[in-house]
Amino acid sequence: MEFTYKYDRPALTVDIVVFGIANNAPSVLVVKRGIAPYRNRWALPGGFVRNNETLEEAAERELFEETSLRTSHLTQLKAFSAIDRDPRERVITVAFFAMVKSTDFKLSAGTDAKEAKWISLHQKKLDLAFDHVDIVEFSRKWLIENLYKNNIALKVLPENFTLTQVQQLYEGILNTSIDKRNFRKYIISSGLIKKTKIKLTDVAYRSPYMYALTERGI
Amino acid sequence: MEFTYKYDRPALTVDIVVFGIANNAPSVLVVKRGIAPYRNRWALPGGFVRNNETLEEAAERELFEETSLRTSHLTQLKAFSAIDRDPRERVITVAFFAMVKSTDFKLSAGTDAKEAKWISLHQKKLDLAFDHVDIVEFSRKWLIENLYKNNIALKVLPENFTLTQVQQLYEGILNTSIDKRNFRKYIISSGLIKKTKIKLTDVAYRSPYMYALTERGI
DNA sequence: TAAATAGTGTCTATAAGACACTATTCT
DNA sequence: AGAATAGTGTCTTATAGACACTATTTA
Repeated sequence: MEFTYKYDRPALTVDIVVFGIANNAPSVLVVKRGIAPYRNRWALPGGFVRNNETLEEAAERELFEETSLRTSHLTQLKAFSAIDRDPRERVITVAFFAMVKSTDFKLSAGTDAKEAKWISLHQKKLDLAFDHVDIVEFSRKWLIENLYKNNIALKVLPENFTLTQVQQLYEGILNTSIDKRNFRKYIISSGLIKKTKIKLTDVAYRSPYMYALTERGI
Repeated sequence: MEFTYKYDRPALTVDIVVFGIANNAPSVLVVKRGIAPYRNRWALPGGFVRNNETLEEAAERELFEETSLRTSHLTQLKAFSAIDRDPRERVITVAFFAMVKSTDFKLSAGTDAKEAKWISLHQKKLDLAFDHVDIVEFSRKWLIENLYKNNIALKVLPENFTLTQVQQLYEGILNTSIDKRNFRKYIISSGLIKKTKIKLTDVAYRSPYMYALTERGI
């Protein structure tokens, strides 16, 4: 299908900041670009929006095409529209934040996904294509600001988890240490997680109880 | 300039939810459409994004073209991308929130602006073109959620104002009544406004002191 | 029994909210 | 004097944060 427009129009893409736990640290997924511009450079997964899909659908599709990851937890962050952000032509992008569970990571399983890697959320001096460094930085700040407001980070946890895991997740995102007693009071009274009867075994110390998300926490 | 694209692409617009005080109530500005679709229906000011401007620049330009209003307080809210939101073709829009001071309202001054009117923020059963009812509703919720977080509403106040005016602004947005003593304690301790030596005179009651935004409040 | 982490309670400081009267200005 | 709004303080409750020891499991 070819269309002709009277005025030149910005093209529209989506880019996805995939947030997950990798190497025990909060991380963002980047893929190696196979085509110009920025060929062989690392970039956020993303691509052009098609005419028959919403932005959210485009984000889910691009994420799956480029990383084989599925998520149902997408949040629209912001549109980035600097005029020279793409060297080819005028491209405006809408950035999304996606949470994927650690247990869904199958990046190295022989799929048709591109080469991909996780980078730490707090890594300095990122080198990414386009304005993706700005997008990641915006996401990092957004996540920190919204961590306690909507407990969005809980969605990266596996089905069952210990309170220590949750605390380490929060500490990793905020890049601080948190008092154990205060944190447990807070997270339990939030109503977003509930104690199960399962204990984590085969550890060389007192077995901790495992928790799960409540209905409200999902 | 005519361009041909290999794939059909969504067009991109901006729409602006202009927020201000009209008839003593928090209100949103709508303009009457002069062309199809939705000719002669009320709609948010907005239009297509050009290739040589950012989204923010497009929003400022469209707002001025359609209402003669200038603002420097634009906030990007969200992109709306429902597939059938425009009957002509596929159009994705980025919604902005703009604050204008009551004293800048010059809608009826014989400009080349379109016919425009203010509608109350809380008006039910709005009848607007496209999905603009959804956009206004999203903005209303956003404003209520963020009112105390960033005190964004203060920017619609004139240069000097009384505490009662501020309280009425907050009450109008939240659609509730607020205790006078508690509100004054809060707003004064916020550091965003400061007392001036000016008193409002020519009122048939005790003259109130006027306040102004501090540097931080601007 | 040593090592490692799990699990638990109190006190303090701050913020938010309920609540009512006196002061001033003008007519 | 009456009408209308300005302006002011205390008490209560809830929330956030500082802070340290005992319990359990395994090697």
